[in-house]
Amino acid sequence: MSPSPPQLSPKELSAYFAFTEVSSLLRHSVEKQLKDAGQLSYVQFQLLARLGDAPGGSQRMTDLADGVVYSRSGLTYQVQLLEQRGLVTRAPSPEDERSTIATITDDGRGVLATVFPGHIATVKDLLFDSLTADDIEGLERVLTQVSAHLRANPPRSAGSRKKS
Amino acid sequence: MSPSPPQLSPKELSAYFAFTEVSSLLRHSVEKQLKDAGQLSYVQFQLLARLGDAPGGSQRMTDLADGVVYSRSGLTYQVQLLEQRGLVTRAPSPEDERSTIATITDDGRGVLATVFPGHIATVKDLLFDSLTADDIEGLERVLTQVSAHLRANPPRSAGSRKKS
DNA sequence: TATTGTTATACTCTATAACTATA
DNA sequence: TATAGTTATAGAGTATAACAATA
Repeated sequence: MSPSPPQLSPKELSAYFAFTEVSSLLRHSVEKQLKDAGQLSYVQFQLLARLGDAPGGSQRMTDLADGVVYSRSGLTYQVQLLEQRGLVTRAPSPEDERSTIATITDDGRGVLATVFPGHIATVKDLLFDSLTADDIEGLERVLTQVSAHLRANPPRSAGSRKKS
Repeated sequence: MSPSPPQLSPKELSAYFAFTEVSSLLRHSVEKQLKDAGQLSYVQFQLLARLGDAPGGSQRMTDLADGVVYSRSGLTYQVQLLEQRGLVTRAPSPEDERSTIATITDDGRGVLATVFPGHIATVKDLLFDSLTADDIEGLERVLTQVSAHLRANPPRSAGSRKKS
């Protein structure tokens, strides 16, 4: 289980600390903005945004769950909340009756439109304001690569069904 | 309240998406590791790590709360859990009787030592494994700058106590 | 009066396991 | 049998407001 403890270089350590700090503060501010502007939790916003981008404003529950890295019960819960507010509808898939298709409503798009400008402004202010165009390009390149790396190496023991 | 909605360039948008994705997946994996290896929540780990680094292994509650971006009640809750497990002690400050000083115990350092290698390994695997030394250096520089920017511009309405 | 910290409380979120139904 | 989703439940975490004690 613990062969030989790897180390982080000073740069890596510093980068990691900075990353966690930026992540935490940015998340905090974004959540506050979403709640203030549209009564949305971060997850709900992500779900609406994904549905808004999807063709027809629809996606299968499972696909939604994959995108947001959620347990399916958690997704059901959040989508229920959105449905109660009339921002989303649910219906069984015509192709596969086991599947549920979630679809964003006009009201849902309305909330999204209400929330979006402030969301963008927050991100721009907090994340990009102090950076040059080159910095941003580099950040984009590196983070995209890490993201791909993470998607390629999903957490080994995280989603395991049975095991022990 | 909505003067002129700013926009994100394609690069910025892509960087932001990648950032949130990396942040979410990394956090997920780290939390799982900390829980598996030492029964620690992420916040508890942060608290122990800060105390472990602090001179004498001690810090005031308020200073701890500042570092972790927490409500003070939330901090009290987490420190209570750590104290119940004997990983931390609390005592009133000699200088200012209003203050409480939290101090990490030997057991606390033990848990920290148990958890640390796996924590480092997780971060290295997930965050740095796919990057070159130059990438890491650039990432460190940019994120450190953003972090400083965020610290300089604290969320306006977030932590305000008394207000008007 | 202002600051430090705790408590009481209420709420949100999340995951696990059991369950239904379709394939 | 395997997959998609829901439900029931239980627990962890968080914030707000009221409170006590000290400065």
